[in-house]
Amino acid sequence: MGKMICNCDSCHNKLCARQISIFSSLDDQQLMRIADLIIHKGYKKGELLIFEGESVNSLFIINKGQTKAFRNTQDGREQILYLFSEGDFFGERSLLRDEVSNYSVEALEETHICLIHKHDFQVLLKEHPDIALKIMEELCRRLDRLENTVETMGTRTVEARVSSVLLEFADKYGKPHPRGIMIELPLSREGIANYIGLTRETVSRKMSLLQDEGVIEMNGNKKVLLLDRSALERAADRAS
Amino acid sequence: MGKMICNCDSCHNKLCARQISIFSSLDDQQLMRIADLIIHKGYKKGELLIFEGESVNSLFIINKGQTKAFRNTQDGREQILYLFSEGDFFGERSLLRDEVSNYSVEALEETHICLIHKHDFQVLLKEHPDIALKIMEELCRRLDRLENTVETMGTRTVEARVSSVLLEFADKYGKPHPRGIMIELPLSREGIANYIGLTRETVSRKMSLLQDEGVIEMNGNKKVLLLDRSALERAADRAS
DNA sequence: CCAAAATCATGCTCAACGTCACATTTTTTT
DNA sequence: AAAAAAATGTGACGTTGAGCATGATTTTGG
Repeated sequence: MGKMICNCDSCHNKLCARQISIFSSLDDQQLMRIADLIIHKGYKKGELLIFEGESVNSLFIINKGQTKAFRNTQDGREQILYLFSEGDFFGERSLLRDEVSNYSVEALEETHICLIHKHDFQVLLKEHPDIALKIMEELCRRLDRLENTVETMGTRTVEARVSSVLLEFADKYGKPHPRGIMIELPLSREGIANYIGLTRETVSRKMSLLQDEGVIEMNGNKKVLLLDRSALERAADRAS
Repeated sequence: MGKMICNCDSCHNKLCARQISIFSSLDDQQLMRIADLIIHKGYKKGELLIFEGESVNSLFIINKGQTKAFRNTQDGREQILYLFSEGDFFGERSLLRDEVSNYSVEALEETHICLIHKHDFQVLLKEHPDIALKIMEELCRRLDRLENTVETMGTRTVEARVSSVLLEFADKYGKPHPRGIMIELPLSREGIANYIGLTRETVSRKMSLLQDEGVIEMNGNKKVLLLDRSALERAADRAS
């Protein structure tokens, strides 16, 4: 894509860098300087932003849109590791250490990215040590989530895993609704399956089951209405 | 145990803090100052150093010994998340953010610990920004490992998971041996099972299988001689 | 708004892992 | 060194999730 046009009132004028938590300790003048370093780029749904095994030379910050980070196994299956949305960053690992990416990153929808070049980023890191602390916080959050994922995949029933992921989505993407919480799913059934290490069919079956139990209500393929959150929480705690 | 006596030539004199990678950017004088902040403590096999759900007020650095970090599920199962050995640290998360621990940490053998109090650690972090970078590096290594674990648990056959863990142990604990690599296992079969989300019996069976195939040779319960590393690598790559 | 393509639901079958039981071996304790 | 405790190996069996096939539904693109 390369030559996407971001209608960037939201960037230079409103200082998009401010929305990003890792820069939250900086004042407006400092943010302005950072804004000058930023390159904007757009990606269409399905485009790859980062290729597994290749080196990365910028920090990617999502201005708008969503991406998934995943790995491919030989037999064509994929394991999704992270879902990134507005305000999230990625690519940091290759900048801190000099290594190729562990995973590919793909746009799940039209996505606008702010890029900071490796060199600029490292200068920033030296000038503003607080940024390192913020990044550390975010890394810790990711560790938390992965630890949860490992526990879930290691000790919980399949129904519990599906329930967990629905709860995660409810918290992250859910919006209030007269009869519960309306969730706009960021992934297809197959995507969900690849996120929690199951097959498409199993996810379908377990979601149908939850619907039969009156816990959720499916609305087309991309929307789920969560009717009974506490029932879902109980289901998510069930050990195998 | 509390009143353990560390015969600490290895500490003040030889500057045990130097062995620890997060302090590697400091000079001897700075290390001396840190050494003064350190409190030594010993734990017997089976003792808990950190309790899941409780707050932690020190950084733990292993001087000698090994620990496992794990979570308990309601039904008494446990999921092991990390194995820590000499030079590794833990408890950092509760110091960076103000949260209770996500996991318990238990000594797998007699273990000697260097403790740095929360307050002292935060002062150090301010004085020496390089420490933050080192910690960040270590957090990234943990993310790498957890990402691998998630991929393995999500997409690989059970035999591949067992093979993976044996390879991990070979790299970390293996010693050269005339006929291959001798591995001193840090965990029992049940421990291994809890590390990769399987049952004791399944681990037993798969290891017996690997032995029948001539890939490994079991020597008592705690020793495994790896005879054919490349066969094990091939097995570890097998998708489900 | 319609047609084509993609996604999803669901029934059936099979292999595999978990569970339970028990014998055996290894390790620890006294 | 003997006894007790813990860990391990292994068989039988049931459950369940994966694989495959097919029809239905939803989404997409013109």
